[in-house]
Amino acid sequence: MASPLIELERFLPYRISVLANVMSTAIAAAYEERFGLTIPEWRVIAVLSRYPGLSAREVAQKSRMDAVAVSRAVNRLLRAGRLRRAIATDDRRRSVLEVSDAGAAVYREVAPLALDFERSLLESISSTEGAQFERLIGVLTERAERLSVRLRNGRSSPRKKGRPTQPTASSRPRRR
Amino acid sequence: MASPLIELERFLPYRISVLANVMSTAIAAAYEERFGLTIPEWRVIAVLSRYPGLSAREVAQKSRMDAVAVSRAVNRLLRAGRLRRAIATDDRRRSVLEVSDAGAAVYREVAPLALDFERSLLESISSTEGAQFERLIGVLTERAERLSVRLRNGRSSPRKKGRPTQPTASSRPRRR
DNA sequence: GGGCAATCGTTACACTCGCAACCATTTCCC
DNA sequence: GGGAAATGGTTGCGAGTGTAACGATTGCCC
Repeated sequence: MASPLIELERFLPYRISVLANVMSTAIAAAYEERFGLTIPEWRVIAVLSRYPGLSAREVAQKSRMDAVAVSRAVNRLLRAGRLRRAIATDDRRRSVLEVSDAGAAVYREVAPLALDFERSLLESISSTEGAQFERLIGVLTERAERLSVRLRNGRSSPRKKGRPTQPTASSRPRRR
Repeated sequence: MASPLIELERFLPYRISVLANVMSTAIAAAYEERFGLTIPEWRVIAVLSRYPGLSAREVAQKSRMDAVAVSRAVNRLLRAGRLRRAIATDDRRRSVLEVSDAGAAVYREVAPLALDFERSLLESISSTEGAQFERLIGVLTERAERLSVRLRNGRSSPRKKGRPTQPTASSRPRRR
């Protein structure tokens, strides 16, 4: 049987990854240089500007970030005086986060840049296409998530034995 | 003036980045575990299967990878016996790369998985939408690339002085 | 022909990232 | 009430990544 050839340049996941990379690099350039913000930091600020008072975990969920990434971003922002952190009185494990004035100032400068960028991007296509595109992103993301689980567990063939759903990462051979 | 609020969940670059992340994680799961392949290694194999004899630099261009990433991936693949490397006789700086039999075997196993994944993804939308989607990716990528350059140089206002195009990264404050 | 700039590839370094392990606190349940 | 399990958050660690610096080779040009 002839082995199918992948044309990387046409392979959908590859193209998406290139697009994502170009986009985030472009935007990051706009705030990284001027404010010393990393992408996770920027995401945290964006989420907390919109939803003040969230806990770290809630920020992680809203931004789809890893809890660790959030923790580190929050700590850097705190050190930089761009965030305030309190402890929830009803549950002293939870933190209550808010942007400080300095953080709000950063947001006021960066947000328009980001939105401008998005607007400029969308100018290259019609608004119908834009809506269509966003819809498809949603559909594909959802689909990819479902497939992801299936792939991790060993594709179409159901697991032969009752192995729990996750290969427990520790069993995965760590590289070199 | 009211500062515009970004709804991260709707922000296009963010959504693309999520999609890209979900996709590559899903596919990586399919070969990472079984073959100990990293994403860069897989890309190198894919490109060289399609275009045998390229140099490292050419692989980097075709796959949009960093030259360093290619160098490292190539070296790991060489150590694993999945690649052959010769030196171009006409230019002894250039390498001439080819997948070995072992590399080809990996490719024959992984490529169908990757293509299956792509197919499954596309099954969630109509073929018209798929074509549309791919076209839009192309348009947006190109656009983002152009905007990227503009952003790096300081937005709409043309540089006041004849500063060279790149802010020489070294001037960028290294974190901590 | 000889020096200088450009190019290919690698290495050093500083940083990021995510998982697992961990501590503190809270909830569950007997 | 008191231990076990769950949850929020942080830290340690192994590994990945990009930038800059580097050695080797080649091309340019006087």
